[in-house]
Amino acid sequence: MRMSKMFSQTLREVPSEAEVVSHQLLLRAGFVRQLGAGIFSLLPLAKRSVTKIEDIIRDEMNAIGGQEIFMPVVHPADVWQETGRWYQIGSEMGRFKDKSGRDMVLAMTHEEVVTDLVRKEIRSYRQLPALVYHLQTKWRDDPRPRAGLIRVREFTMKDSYSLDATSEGLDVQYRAHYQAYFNIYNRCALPSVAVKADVGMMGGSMSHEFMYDTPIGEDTLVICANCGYLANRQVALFTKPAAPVEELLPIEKVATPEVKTIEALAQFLNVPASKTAKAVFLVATITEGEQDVDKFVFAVVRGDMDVNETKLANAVKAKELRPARPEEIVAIGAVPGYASPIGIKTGAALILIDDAVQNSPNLVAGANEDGYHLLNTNYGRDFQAAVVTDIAVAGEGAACPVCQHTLRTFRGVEIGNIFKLGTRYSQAMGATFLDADGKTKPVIMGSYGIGVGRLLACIVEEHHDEFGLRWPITVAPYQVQLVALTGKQGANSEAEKIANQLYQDLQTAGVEVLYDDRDEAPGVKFKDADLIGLPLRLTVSERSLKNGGVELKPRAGKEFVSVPVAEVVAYVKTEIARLQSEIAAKIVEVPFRD
RNA sequence: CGGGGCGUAGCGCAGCCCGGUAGCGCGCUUGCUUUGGGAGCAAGAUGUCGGAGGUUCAAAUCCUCUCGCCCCGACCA
Repeated sequence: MRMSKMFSQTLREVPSEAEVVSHQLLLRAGFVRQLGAGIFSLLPLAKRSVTKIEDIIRDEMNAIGGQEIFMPVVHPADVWQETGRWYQIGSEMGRFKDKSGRDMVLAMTHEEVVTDLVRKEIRSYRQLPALVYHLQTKWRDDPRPRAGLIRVREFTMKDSYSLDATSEGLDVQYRAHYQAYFNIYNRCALPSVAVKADVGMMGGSMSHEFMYDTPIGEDTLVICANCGYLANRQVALFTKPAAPVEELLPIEKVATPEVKTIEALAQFLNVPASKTAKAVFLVATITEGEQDVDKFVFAVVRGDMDVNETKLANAVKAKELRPARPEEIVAIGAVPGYASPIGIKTGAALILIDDAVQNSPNLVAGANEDGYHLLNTNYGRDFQAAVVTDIAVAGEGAACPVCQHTLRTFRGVEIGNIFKLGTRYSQAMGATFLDADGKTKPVIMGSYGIGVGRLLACIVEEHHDEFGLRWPITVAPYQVQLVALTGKQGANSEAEKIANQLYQDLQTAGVEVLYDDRDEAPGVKFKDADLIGLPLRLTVSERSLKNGGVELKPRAGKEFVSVPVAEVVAYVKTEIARLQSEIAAKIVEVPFRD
């Protein structure tokens, strides 16, 4: 590609809407342009990188038996109604009516459509296992798009769907994806970890998320440096500190004026926060039969812990969870700031107790009376609960559930996820097969996703410096930037003639070249080359020719070598092969961690 | 949806408080000079001041409404 003809321009200044580095650099280097919140166009350079990423994904999917298909972006609402997600999913789903008034859906994901295909194509266990995948646009009307390509509303996703007759078969395909995903990230030179995750609304029995470790990430992960325990904080377990063994003391009411927080309470009574009970009020939307009902949830954790809303939502099978409004809290007989399950109107609230509260004797709790707390409250004796389970969040410093070592937290961006769906969709939509035993059974499914644009953004987050992008060779839009410095003679200069010839010769040899043939000052060309960040830079100038040929400099390094003109093609090919093999060396077998 | 910020030339911004007919830097066009890390000189082009209504002799500036974008939170199948 000749830069003089390239559609995109580099920008000297950072557009003000960009805050994270990947967004800034992709805009400045002319890779992407924004159309609306969370809606982007890819310009030629980005399109080339994305194609390379997609080809790596295809390669790895094909290697585990995937067959590429292509499913539509626009779906009749019927299939979404069949699985119930038409009703379950709120404003994130794009809906419209076609010309005859039929409800239509913009694809958020393709479980419904693939399951419709499965029920049409799969008849017998002899057709299983199978794996299909596609790369297709998704529309998710996210309430808060942010950080450039990290979190968008419209994006391309690789989603694959495994089809099996047995859960053992599903396990095989699940593990195959686990390894394939690591291969994909490694081939993109992106470090990643897999963590156990919440299965959420996708349903199913097992899920892993693949995370890229970065402070701009939106997920918090919990890790044990000692044994390697790793999980999304949404589902992370931890060992609750042991409670002292004490005799149950009689309950006692004390005045605690203006003491409305755990911190203030612990200080006022001079007890550790672990000797108190914290009340949290939420309203859960729970599906009962055909109907959705709002239930008041009264959650109690020990004062030294916080409520984990994902665990809580799972414990009550909530579809949605929101903080309760003050009037709702008062309505059940609780007093904000002085609340406890003791004396709550019977049946007004679903009371959930963290197991640490169950095991901790003589806790200080609210008296449900303005200005008073109760000493020595005890679960079982003084209050009951509908559910006692783990609803506490594993924070920085908690004990590892496996080895008791101290846990640390870090932030990550989710760059892929894999789900064991089971039969949720096949059952709902009647995707069945006839098994060897003559019985009709639902197909056992898995679904596996990677967001391509987000992957691109994470690669940039990982590979850049103060001057610009630094593409790994496997995903660089071009392999080589050829810079011609032609001096005052311009097109008649020796340098330009040689650069033109090299441009031809390199392309003939299969090297991908971006040729900066513009009439610009050397400084501009060098700055742009650094900004665009191709792995190798060739410079041809009067000076370089005087010094014996053409300068070859890797973007990642500071030094260049002088290569005789006649040897440039061979030399460049060797360098490319070396860079490629460096990345190939990153591909390793990863043990499956359940 | 709650809180905060911002919409003025392609990009970055000033002007707004205190109303008087729009400016700076970069980029862009033309010419000459220059040519190894975002060149110099000269001449030029480019704005429904996000939109609508209102107040006023007069609105980028004041008032009302509205749309959009960014950040924090809620949310994230």
